[in-house]
Amino acid sequence: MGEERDRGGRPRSEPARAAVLWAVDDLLVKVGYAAMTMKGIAELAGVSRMTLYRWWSTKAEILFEASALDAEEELTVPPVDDPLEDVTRYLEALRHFLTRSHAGAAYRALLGEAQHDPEVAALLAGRDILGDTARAVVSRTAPGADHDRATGLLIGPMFFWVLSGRDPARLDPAQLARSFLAEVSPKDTVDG
Amino acid sequence: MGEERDRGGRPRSEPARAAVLWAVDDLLVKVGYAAMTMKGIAELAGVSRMTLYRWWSTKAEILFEASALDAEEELTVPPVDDPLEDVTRYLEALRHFLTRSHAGAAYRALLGEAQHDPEVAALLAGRDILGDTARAVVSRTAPGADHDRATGLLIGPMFFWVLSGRDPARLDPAQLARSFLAEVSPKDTVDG
Amino acid sequence: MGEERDRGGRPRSEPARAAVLWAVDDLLVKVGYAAMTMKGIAELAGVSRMTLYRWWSTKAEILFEASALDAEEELTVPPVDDPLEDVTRYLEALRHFLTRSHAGAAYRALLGEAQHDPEVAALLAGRDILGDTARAVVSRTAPGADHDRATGLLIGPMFFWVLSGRDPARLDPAQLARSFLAEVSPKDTVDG
Amino acid sequence: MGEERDRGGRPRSEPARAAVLWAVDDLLVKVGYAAMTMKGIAELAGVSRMTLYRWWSTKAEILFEASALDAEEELTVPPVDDPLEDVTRYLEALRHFLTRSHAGAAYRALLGEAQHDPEVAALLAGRDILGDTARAVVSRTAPGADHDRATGLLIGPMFFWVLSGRDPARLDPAQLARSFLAEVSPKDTVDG
DNA sequence: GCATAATCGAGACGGTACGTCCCGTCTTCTG
DNA sequence: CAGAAGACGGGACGTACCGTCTCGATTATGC
Repeated sequence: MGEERDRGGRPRSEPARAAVLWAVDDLLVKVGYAAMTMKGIAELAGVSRMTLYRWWSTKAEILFEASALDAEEELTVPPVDDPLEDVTRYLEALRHFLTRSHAGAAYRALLGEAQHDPEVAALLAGRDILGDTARAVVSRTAPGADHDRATGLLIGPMFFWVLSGRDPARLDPAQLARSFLAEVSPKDTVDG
Repeated sequence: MGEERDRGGRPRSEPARAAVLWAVDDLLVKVGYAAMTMKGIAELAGVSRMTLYRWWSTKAEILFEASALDAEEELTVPPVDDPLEDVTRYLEALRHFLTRSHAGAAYRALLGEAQHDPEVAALLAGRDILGDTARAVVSRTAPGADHDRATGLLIGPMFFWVLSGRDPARLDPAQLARSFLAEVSPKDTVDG
Repeated sequence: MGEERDRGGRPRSEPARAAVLWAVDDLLVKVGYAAMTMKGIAELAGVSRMTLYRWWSTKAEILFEASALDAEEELTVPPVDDPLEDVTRYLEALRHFLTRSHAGAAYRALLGEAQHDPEVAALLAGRDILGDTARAVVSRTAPGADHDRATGLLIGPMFFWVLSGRDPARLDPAQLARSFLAEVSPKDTVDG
Repeated sequence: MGEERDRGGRPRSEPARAAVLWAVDDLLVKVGYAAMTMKGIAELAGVSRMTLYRWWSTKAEILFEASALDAEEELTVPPVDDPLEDVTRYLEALRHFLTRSHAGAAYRALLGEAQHDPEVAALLAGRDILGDTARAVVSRTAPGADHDRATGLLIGPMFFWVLSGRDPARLDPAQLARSFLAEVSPKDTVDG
């Protein structure tokens, strides 16, 4: 099995792990990513710095572990018969994720860091949360479309709008959903 | 006039200013944004740290001043009669900007920082380089379209693709241009 | 003839010089010698730093110029017929100078600095205020005594007591005066 | 016991402490007190600046810790039957201390600083090296005399002579010792 | 039950950037 | 040409966090 062989010794403290993940989420909201330090996380979690470094290399890793599950859950929408409804709900979930959720704030911080830190970029590349959840929607609503192109069209406008600091209220998920479906429907592909 | 009244004293050193802007660009390429420090910039520019802090607050400000002009120039494409050609050229310029140019690397770094630093976000909001250059293209190729929506559709897919760390080679500017034009052309609005 | 030949041009500003000397004295009392800076002196005097450096090298020089005259005056006691009275008055003046006067505070600061700064030591050596004023008293009250030895016996105890931070109230000038006179009187020299 | 309770954590590094004390002594001799900086001490000792600040507040504190023991030792003279010899030897030790020894240079620097820095003054007041060593001599050679007055007479002349920058060669310890003994002997107290 | 072994907390360590302050010099304009 | 204003390169300040390193204490397993 993939399990680590237990070679004796004191086992890892689960309370400590949980306290760290909670602390990192709390600090992200309260002081922001930049002001969040390994020292601060350790103190808030009531854990020694040594323990942090034993299990994680950087605050990015901790934050990723703390938010990835939540992110995946928040971006997974249950299938709906009506494609327009399906896509709209995904885009609404995406907007909420990027603008209101803790997990989304973590994702934005990490993606921001990834722009100038290759290690963080590799970390994010290892689990493509946006791509995976979008893929599910695309499979249901545009099964024949090119996945890369469809993913870009689905996520791109919303992603750009929010990440570039524009007002999310001026974006209409339903309208974006219609544009997306129009584009990925077979009849629209002029050069088919 | 808007000019600052010169109230005596030694005037600002233009060589020093130029050296700093050059150094910041050089360091971004050589060591990356994260490893770029005020100390490092000062030393490379042959300038005292005090001089840096006198004119700029953060490395983000310096980098923005050093790259904004270049960015604007790189993203400004001359008008072409054929709309498809016009849009395609803009998207090619955008791809080059985001993936290959110094100014684009600076922009990505700043936009990344803006995700968790409100001051950097405000700095970028003050001069909307992507929005402004896109607006010019939209005005020429889709004069009647809603500007916000059109901008999102034009820039979004490419922006998402690159910023999320995906392979830019798998993106076809010409195809994206066609999708954009199809969407913003009046006849395609299903709910007209 | 010792005068500087006036070679034309704007003459030195006497108001500026006075303002500097006043400022240095004021700062010594208000913030202490260590916290007194050339910058602070210039600002308080309403004078440019350039002007300070044009006429003085260090704050020690300014302080010396500002306090030497006062010091000499404070330590000069008028002759009195009774030697005991004469010496007592000098020691009282010395105690007041070292513990209560502005000029004395300046002297203590400069003498302190002289312990680890040869330039300040040279500055003080150039005008031996304590030695000169003591010499006058010694000449009147112990004309035949060895001047070096007499000066040490006259000033030493008080000087040590105050400079080493001891309580000046526990020192009796009259008693010290008696000890001094007993020592420097011919009959007491055992090894005559 | 007076011992600090060891509440866990890595213990203080004795090599680091020793290196700092050595460095501070070395720098005092080589560059002087004024040019001695916390940065310079740290670098010469091969120690981080943080470690300096963790255990000492100022260079004065370090210097005091580095020299107090030596000072006490240098100023402690073994009892001798002949009082004149006893006092003379103390004054010779004092002259050597103030003019030739490392510990004495440190003492002069600190006493100088104490003239304009209350914290250094308090530091010196906490351990009265000159007073304590003089007290021992006074107890042996003038048991009945007033200690304050005797201390001033014993140390004062030499102290003044050296601290005011006069030539120490012009001072004769044996003669000073005779003066001291004559003054503190009961028969000389006129006002008994 | 008792050694072995890995964990945990605490906290000192060398290192480095931070942003500020003052230094002494310079370069401009004004009187 | 003195003087003010103020920018300049230099460098120390004291602080903060980095990631590493001892410590003593704790808590499991395996002989």
